[in-house]
Amino acid sequence: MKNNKVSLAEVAKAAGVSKMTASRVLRDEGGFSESTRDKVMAQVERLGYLPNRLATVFAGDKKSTFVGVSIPDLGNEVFGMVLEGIDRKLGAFSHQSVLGLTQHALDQEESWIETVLSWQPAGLILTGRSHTPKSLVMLKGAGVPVVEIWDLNSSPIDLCVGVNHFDSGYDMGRYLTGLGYRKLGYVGTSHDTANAATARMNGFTKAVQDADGQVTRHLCLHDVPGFYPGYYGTEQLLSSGAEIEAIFYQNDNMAVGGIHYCAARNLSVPGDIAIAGWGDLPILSILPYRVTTVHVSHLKLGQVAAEVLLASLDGTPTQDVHDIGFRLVPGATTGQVGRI
Amino acid sequence: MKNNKVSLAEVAKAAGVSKMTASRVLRDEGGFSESTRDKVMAQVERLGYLPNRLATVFAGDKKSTFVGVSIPDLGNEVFGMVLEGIDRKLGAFSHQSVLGLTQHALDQEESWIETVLSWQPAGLILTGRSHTPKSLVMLKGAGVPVVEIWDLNSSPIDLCVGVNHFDSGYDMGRYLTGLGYRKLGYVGTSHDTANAATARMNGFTKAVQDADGQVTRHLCLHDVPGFYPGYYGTEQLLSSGAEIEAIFYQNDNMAVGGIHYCAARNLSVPGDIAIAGWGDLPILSILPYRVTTVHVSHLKLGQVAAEVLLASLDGTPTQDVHDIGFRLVPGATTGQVGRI
DNA sequence: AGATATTGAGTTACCCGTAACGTCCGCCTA
DNA sequence: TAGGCGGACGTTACGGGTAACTCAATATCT
Repeated sequence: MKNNKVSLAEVAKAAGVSKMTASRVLRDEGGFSESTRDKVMAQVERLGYLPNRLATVFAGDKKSTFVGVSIPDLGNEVFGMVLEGIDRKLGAFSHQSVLGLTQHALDQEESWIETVLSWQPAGLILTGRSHTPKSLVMLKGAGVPVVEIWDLNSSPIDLCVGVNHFDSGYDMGRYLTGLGYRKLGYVGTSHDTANAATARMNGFTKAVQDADGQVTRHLCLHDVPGFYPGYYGTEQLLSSGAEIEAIFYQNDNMAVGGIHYCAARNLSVPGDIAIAGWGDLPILSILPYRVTTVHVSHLKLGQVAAEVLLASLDGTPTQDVHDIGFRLVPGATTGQVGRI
Repeated sequence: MKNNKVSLAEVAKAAGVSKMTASRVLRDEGGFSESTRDKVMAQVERLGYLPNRLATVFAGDKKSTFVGVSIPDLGNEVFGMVLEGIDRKLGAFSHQSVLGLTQHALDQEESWIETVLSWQPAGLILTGRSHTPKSLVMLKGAGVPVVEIWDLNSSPIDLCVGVNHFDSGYDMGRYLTGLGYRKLGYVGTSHDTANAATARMNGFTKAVQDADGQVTRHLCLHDVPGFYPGYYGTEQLLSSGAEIEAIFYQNDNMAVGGIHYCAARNLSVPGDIAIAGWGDLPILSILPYRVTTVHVSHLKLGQVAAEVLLASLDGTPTQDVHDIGFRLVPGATTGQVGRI
């Protein structure tokens, strides 16, 4: 457990050359003979030398190949897929993700930002568009690219890759009202991703109001947007007395919960209640029919975020804001009103 | 984008003290007066000084606070929860996860290990017990604690935190045969987590054979263990001609796929086919009844892995192998044979 | 042959903190 | 008043690499 790390100096001495020459060989910088290379490489092999990249960053006053990635949580596949997209892309370009789980708390994000910046990262990828004032100061002074993901943000700190959540909600509202529904429900949580989910809800509400319909909302307090909240959220919404023809859920997990509630109560979908989700999550594949939802490629979102960051590091100019887009997927869980 | 980083020397100069004094103040090491502290802190504030931890590691010939964490994938919640457990615990002790997605490939793990070691991590957490020979050499020579997770490994490289997958499969086999089933099926994938899932299957098979029963296996080739493979894997197993009374699945996602297949074919569960899964995954909460499964706390597994690593860094002696344990959860999807 | 490139390798300084040690000065004690 | 002592701060020397420069030996050209 001793620090028996082999240093470049030791390799050089063993090979009978100077540190600098060994350094040149290892970086394949040129300016050395074949025989020197062989001598050095032989010692590298023999001693099991592993370079110390901290020293390299330090020496060159360079950036590291770390990228700080803040993610709210990994409790469902959503941000797992985003992170997978990020890390796969970064890995392909020899960069590493340094993770920060913020648990949806801005002050946790702040202290994580401070720590991660002290390691001289090459860049940062942050989920969400809200940050504490101190975070903003640090981020702006850091001198490294910052990509804000998930929410589309027309005036990002630096760069932004995301989805227009408001529009996706609006489109769903227009779709459902287009099918004839006017008495709509919305079931979500008051939990998190708050900005994005709230934007969807607002977009949805706007579209429905534009079509002279109305939306009854039910937010499950302090809960993660999973199956169970979807189940009992539906129960509570329907037993609130409001007349509801169709429900838009915060995400597909909740929508599946709603579908199961309807099945348990012998409510036909979409005959009695039409159901729409969001995200096109893997869960939907358990059902033998398509659920109306909004498709978003979480993996791609992560990949593009990493690409944009790498491009910025590379000096390649790119647009500041990247809209990943979404696609409304009509399914069997919503139908024409009056035709079952 | 220039390197306008403020150094300790600049802070010190601005405050009219030496670097060393400023350093002492910042580390609250003592040996300075109140007025000196105030002068220094005022400049820290004014200049927005952020320490450079690279230099700190470097100066003290210390370890960093990075912990390399290799994870096969984040496509489902399983490893997402494990990673969440790890990162939350590490974060609470001021350490950071440097992620490595291996995509179940040992050579990817190898090159990631090489890279991450070059950053002088405090330790490593690796999923799985198989590593390439070169990986083993590097890990043993690294001089940092290494925790292998997921599979229980009686002779780990250094430390191990996991579940006894064989035993959990064996227990399920004994449970099902105890209920009277003798014609068993197993549905899994040939994909990954291979070691662990295979161990479960082997344990299951052993228990069934010990009870004079038999197991018909069906492995879906090259597929992730999700709902859909569970669905069609069940179809293929049942249409293979083998008589099957009960099926044990690689995990709950696949088991839910199997349940949906049975529902689609009007097969009663457990009347016609009993079903058992593994993992006690969130998906199960969509069903209004309990599914027979094996409960494993993925979050806890991650937390314990991080704790063990931190304890090792701390010099606190711990046992080398930690068994997280599992708990067979009887549910409504398996019943007494002959009684529906 | 002498002048000028080219190649191969060594020297020095530096990156930014910190450990270890050194210095100065005021205060207390005998 | 000399001597001892400790608090407050400064100086120096790293640590593992790299940029920039220097220098010697060989190759090339006129």
